[in-house]
Amino acid sequence: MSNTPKTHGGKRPGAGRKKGSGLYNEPTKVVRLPESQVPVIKEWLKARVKSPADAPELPLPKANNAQTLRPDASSHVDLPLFSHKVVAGFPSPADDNIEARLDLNEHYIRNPETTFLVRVQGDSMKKSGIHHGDILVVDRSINPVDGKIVIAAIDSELTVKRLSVKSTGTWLVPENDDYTPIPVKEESNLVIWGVVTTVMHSF
Amino acid sequence: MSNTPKTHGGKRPGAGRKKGSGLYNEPTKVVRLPESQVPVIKEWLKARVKSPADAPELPLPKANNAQTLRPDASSHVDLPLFSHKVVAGFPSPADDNIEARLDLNEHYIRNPETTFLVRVQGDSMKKSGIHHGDILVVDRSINPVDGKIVIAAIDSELTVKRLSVKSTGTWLVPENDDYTPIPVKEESNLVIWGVVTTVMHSF
DNA sequence: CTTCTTGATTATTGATACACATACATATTG
DNA sequence: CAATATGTATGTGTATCAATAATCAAGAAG
Repeated sequence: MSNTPKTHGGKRPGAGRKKGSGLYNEPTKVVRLPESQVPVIKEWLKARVKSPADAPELPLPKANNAQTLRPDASSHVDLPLFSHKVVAGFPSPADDNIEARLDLNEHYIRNPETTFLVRVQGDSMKKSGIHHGDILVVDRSINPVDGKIVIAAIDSELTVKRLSVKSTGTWLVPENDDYTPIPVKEESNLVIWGVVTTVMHSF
Repeated sequence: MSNTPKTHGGKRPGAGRKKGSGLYNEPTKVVRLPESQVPVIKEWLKARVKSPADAPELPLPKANNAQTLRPDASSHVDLPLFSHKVVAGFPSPADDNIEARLDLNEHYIRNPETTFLVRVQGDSMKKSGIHHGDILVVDRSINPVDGKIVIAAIDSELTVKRLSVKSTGTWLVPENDDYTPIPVKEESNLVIWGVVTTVMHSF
């Protein structure tokens, strides 16, 4: 039997700080860095610790062939453009290698007044890299000429297709061999909503 | 024979290594880092060695195939989501058929702290719909597991490839038949910058 | 006289040691 | 039985050390 010392606590298994309970949840190592980069790297590590890892899937609203959205240019996000020289590094907002900044809204929504978004339904434009669930940026101020990818409503059905305007007639051409081009007849009720400028595809 | 004490050289002022003749041309500091980030940071530092002023030639960073940007979520653009029922019309901000609104920045930049953008160079991922000039949204808080498309620096070269982690080994797999998968050997200096969440392609 | 060799000298660099801070488990106390 | 006290174990930042690399100029070699 052990005596009863006046000291509290004592040696026991399992005591002590748990492994991985540190700031980074992993073992650490001491390295030497150029002085000017120390704050940059510390800052980066701080940001890195914040969010663990998860990317929820986008909610996919139900609709027919497409769903539209429209910009309301009230937002602004500046994205610093880094030099290609930071080849093996990591981007940091405090980095010197920023060459330019990019705002998704500004970059892709040139004419907020005439631009809207469409969520793609179906894969009829698969070969153009437009897939189900993608979001298209559509500008209706661009002339829908031959060859452009357009959002068109034909006979009350909304689709995204490549516009083909030839002497032989006008067609809405899918880019997927499982689909056939849609002829635009005289009596067809065709409305071109606009020209697709960008496709945004999430993995 | 040669009784002369071979005292070549000798003590003299001004001798010795010059200051700033190190790898970084500046004083250094010792810091503690999470182990997993040590190679990342070392790689990064390698790429940021200063240009030779009067110093001998330094290893120049190789050309890369991507350019990076980083978000700075200061912007906000609400994009009204229209119902697919507005089939034959065009969307209007005042329209009743708005179902939801979408901001490009908010929608695609979930974690501004850990997200950056990369402008793609080359067509090695053509079959995944990633083309030269496209902009990728990259989140480094997402775990780079098997099958993810990642931005990786391997031996100081930046690439976008699909990550393949099998029992047989790790590969960086291009999605273009003109390219061959890159084996990641034990001695390879692989750094995963982050996981590609979205590709934005303009027509 | 010119060029090369070589030791002396000093900064760099990675590794290690150490002190302190933090987290945890449980005996002791009330 | 709950709250507290105390010892133990690990994390974190800084100091220190030894090996390496860079540089200079005195001698040696030609």
